[in-house]
Amino acid sequence: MNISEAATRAGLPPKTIRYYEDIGLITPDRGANGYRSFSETHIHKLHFLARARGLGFSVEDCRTLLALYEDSGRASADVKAVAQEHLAQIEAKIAELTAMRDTLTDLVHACAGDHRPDCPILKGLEQ
Amino acid sequence: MNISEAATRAGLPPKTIRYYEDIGLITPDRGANGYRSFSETHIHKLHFLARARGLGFSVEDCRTLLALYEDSGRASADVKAVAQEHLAQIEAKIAELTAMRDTLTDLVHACAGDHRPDCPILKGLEQ
DNA sequence: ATAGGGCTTCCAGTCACTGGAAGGTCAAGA
DNA sequence: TCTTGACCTTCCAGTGACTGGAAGCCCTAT
Repeated sequence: MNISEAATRAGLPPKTIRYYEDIGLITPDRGANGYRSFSETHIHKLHFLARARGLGFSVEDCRTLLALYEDSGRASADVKAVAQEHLAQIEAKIAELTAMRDTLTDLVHACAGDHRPDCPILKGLEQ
Repeated sequence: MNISEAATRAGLPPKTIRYYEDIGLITPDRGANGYRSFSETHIHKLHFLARARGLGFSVEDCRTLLALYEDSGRASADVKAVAQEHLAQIEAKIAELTAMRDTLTDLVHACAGDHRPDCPILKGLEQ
């Protein structure tokens, strides 16, 4: 299967698949014409990558997870450790964004939003 | 005042201040020796930028906000529009991260995290 | 005179793609 | 057979907002 079909099946843009090959995440076969050729196994891996990236794992985390995925002798503790670390980062990010949202919401509510120059948002940014 | 003191006062790294000058966000004076020289007005602007960046505004938003900040004839509606647009993006990001967190939390809770290879996290990524 | 710290510029790297150019390949229709 | 258009290839550059580091000038204190 050529790259565009693989892309459709995996839910990733062709460019991204080429990029993943570049950085060694996946190694499709090659036809006589130089075209990449994807097997069902490749599709599974790409789909796995798409899901992991969709959950916010870094590409390096994906590399680790993919290696664990392929290692039938893995310990689930290793997978869990990666996921928990990532979860902690997501929660930190949510907390950061929530604080921003709360501050911004207050400022936006305080601002008349009319033609006059007086603006609590700018005052809030000035502090 | 030299850049390192300005950096301390504004709460930004010197490198970041140089970068802001590079992209035209701020234009400090220059001493005879070529050193940047910051006035209180510059410090105010830098502080404003630090706050705005801290609330997650993009550098381009900061450029707009700074222009409004300096324009005594501004309409507060213009400021509010920028803030509301940004707020909407933050809320979208929070929603996205929350969905990731919920999925990841479920997977992590389902995983024994022991020496055995069986792993619901990997299964969840495989789908 | 020298040592150190601070300042300057410029270049490269980060992360994960994404756009675009230049050119080779393939299948279908005239 | 030729052409057209869609597909494929590689390579280079750009994104955002810095950040690290190198090479070299400047200032102050000893």
